[in-house]
This record gives sequence, structure tokens and C-alpha cells, in this order.
Amino acid sequence: MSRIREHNRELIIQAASEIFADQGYAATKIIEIANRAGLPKPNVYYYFKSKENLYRSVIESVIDPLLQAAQPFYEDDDPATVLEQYIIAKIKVSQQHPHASKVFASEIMHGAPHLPEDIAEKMMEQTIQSSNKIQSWVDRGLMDRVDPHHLLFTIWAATQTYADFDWQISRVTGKDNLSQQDYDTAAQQLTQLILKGCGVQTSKAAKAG
Amino acid sequence: MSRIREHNRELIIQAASEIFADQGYAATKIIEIANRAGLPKPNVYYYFKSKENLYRSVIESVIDPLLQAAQPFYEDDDPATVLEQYIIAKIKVSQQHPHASKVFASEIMHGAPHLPEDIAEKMMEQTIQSSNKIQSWVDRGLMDRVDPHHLLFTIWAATQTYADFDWQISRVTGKDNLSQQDYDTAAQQLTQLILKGCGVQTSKAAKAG
DNA sequence: GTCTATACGCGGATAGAC
DNA sequence: GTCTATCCGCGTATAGAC
Repeated sequence: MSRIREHNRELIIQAASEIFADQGYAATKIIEIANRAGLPKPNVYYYFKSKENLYRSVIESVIDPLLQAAQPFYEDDDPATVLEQYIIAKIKVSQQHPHASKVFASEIMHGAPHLPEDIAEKMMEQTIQSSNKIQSWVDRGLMDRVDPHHLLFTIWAATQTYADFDWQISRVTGKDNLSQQDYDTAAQQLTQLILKGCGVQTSKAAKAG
Repeated sequence: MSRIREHNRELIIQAASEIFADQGYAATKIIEIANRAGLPKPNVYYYFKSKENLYRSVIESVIDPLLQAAQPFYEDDDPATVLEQYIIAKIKVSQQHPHASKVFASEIMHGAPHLPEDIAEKMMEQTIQSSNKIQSWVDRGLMDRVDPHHLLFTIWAATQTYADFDWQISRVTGKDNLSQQDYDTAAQQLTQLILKGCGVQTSKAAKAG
């Protein structure tokens, strides 16, 4: 595959991510994507064959950061550490990949009609791993007897909201864009809320006890 | 205005809420709305003139339950009571008006292009009232020094997720529909998380203290 | 007021020249 | 491989019969 080919595909995927995120699948026009990518419309079809196919490529291109965010669950077994790192990672995704987050949110909200089954399975797999781990913490008395699913739903929603509902965030905070400081505060506040709210033993206390 | 006219308008609005919620504005076809309402397509245009106009009517028809949920903030001044009642009310909206919630979520996620300014102002007004009240609790030492905006973002996201991302909820819980019990559990868990996580004095303790 | 039949424009997709 | 010119179907909207 040639350099130019690779480059143009990337240009198109990038432009498409932004526009699909802003407008949703149905409202997006291929010509807008072409314009933003600086290419004529038929080139988009030349590289991706159809709108639907381009959309699937976008989904695949943005899945990686979303799946990566769950790493903390695989790398540690201390609830305070894992939950804090997970929240930080999820907020970072909202900050650094807002388009990915929105494309996914839109997709899920409308019943995931275009989500490839293998991606859906990977996410389900992660969810099972994560909730099992939370359950094991509960069983070992490391935190309150929370329902792991509900806890995950809350963490997902509270972190993704900074990307998905950025219009509302902007309006309420009176800022066009959140600063690094704002994201740090969000992560810190949410971590505090979750850890304290679930009665999680801090790692220091856990190690000392 | 005649009975039939009123009745047909309601039929159409109801059908339209469901389909706009499921598919989003751009993907929705008037003929589907007409079919679900059991009327011929031109009748929809006869009553609402255009798709855009119908959509605005839908938004106006679903705004009420959403605004009503903030009542607890105006009816009491005890943080434990207000936050618990607010969370219960918000979860109830997700349960009883899932279409309203989704139409709004979709609208906000795409930058609120069709949201009438007076509605946006009412919501902003409520937000200011609510966050001022939270701030006053912080100042009076009734809870931890949380940032009111971030706390509201978390409560909004965590409660709305049960309507907006129902596909994901279904998949994770393995249930097609959540039962009354499930919603009660969600509300109870989230209330516990927020109250404990923010170090809110329970009303009993507050009154005793 | 209601509905059949139809106009019309937009946007996805492609033929074919370069 | 690239892009101009064009096709064609779908969905919004309406004219006009009843």
C-alpha cells in the first residue's frame, strides 16, 4: 500500500471522525468529509466504497483508546489504585479523544446498529473482568457491598459526560473549552467521590493493615 | 380546537418522540412517524407543517418532566434529603420518560442546534439555583468541599445513563428491560455513593447535631 | 378536514475522461 | 490513481381530489 494511499485514508478517517461525532451518522454528508479532508468527494468513495463502510472504519479506528482505558483493571489488584487509575484514564479519553467518545455514545444510544460484533464482545469481556474484580474486592471486605454493574455504569457515565455532553459543560461552566486544570479537578473530585462513597480502603491503609 | 385535532396531534407527538429517540433527528422519516401513529403521511404535515417544526413540538412536549425533576432543590434545604429526592426523581424520569431523555441527550450531544433558547435558559436557571444551594451546604460545613458543577455533572450523567444508554445496560445486565427493583437498586446505590462520597451529614444527624 | 398522487431537491454512488 | 460530470433513489413537502 502506497504512502499517499495510507496518508489519504488517514486524512479521511480523521475528518470523518470529527463530523460523525458532531452530527451523527445520518446527518453526515460525504461531501463535508471530503471538504474537511481537502479532497474531492469521489476519492472518499474510492478509498472506502460506501458511507456505511467508512463509518465502520471510523469505529474501528477509535476503539483502541476506549479499550485501553480499562488497563488498570488488569495491572493491579488494589481497589483504590485501580479505581483511581481507571477514572483518570477514562477522563483522559474524554479529553484527548472526544470524537471517539461521541461516535460511540451516539452509536450506543441508537441501539448500536453498526457496531461490529467482535468489538461489542471485547467490551463485554472487559466488563465481565472488571465487575468480577470489583465483586472480589467486596467479598474480601475491601469496600462496601456495592453492585459492580451499577458502579461501572456510574463511572462510565460520569467520565464520558465530559466529552459527550461538552455543550452542556461549556454552558454551565461558562468556558468554551475546559483547561487541563479543569480535567484534573474533574478526575480528582470523581475519584474522591467514588473511593469515599464505596468505602474503599486506601492502599496505604490496606498495606498497613 | 376540535377533539379530533387535539387527539391526532397527541398521537403524532407520541409516535414522533419514540422514533426521534430511537433513531435521532436526521435518520427519522416522517412516514415512519405517520405509520406508528396510524395516520397517512400528509396528515403529519397538515398538523405540524414541517419535520423541523414537529421536532420542536416534541422537544417542548418532553421538557416538562425533565424540568420537574429539580423540584427537590426548591422544596427543602437539607442536603441528604434534597440529594436523595433529586436522584430518585432523575432516575424516575429515565424509567418513565426514556424517550424524552434520549431526545434531549441527542440534542445536547450535537450542540443543541434545535433547542429553543427559552428552554435552554430555564435549564441554566435551575442549574444556577442548584449549584448555589450545594455551595451553601459546603459553606455551612454540611458536606465536603466539592465543586457543585462537577457534582451535578456526575448526578446528571449517572441517572440519565439508564435511559440514554439502555442498550449497554441491557447487554451488561443480561435483561431486556430493567425491573422496578432494578431502578430502585440503582437509585439507592447512587444515593449512598453520593451522600457518603460527599460526606453529607444525614438529616437525622444534622437535626441531632 | 382527509388522503392519493406527485413534484422536487438533496445526497449517495459511479462512469468515464485524464 | 484522481477528479469532473452525472445518475438515480429516497424523503420532504404539496397540489388537488374527495
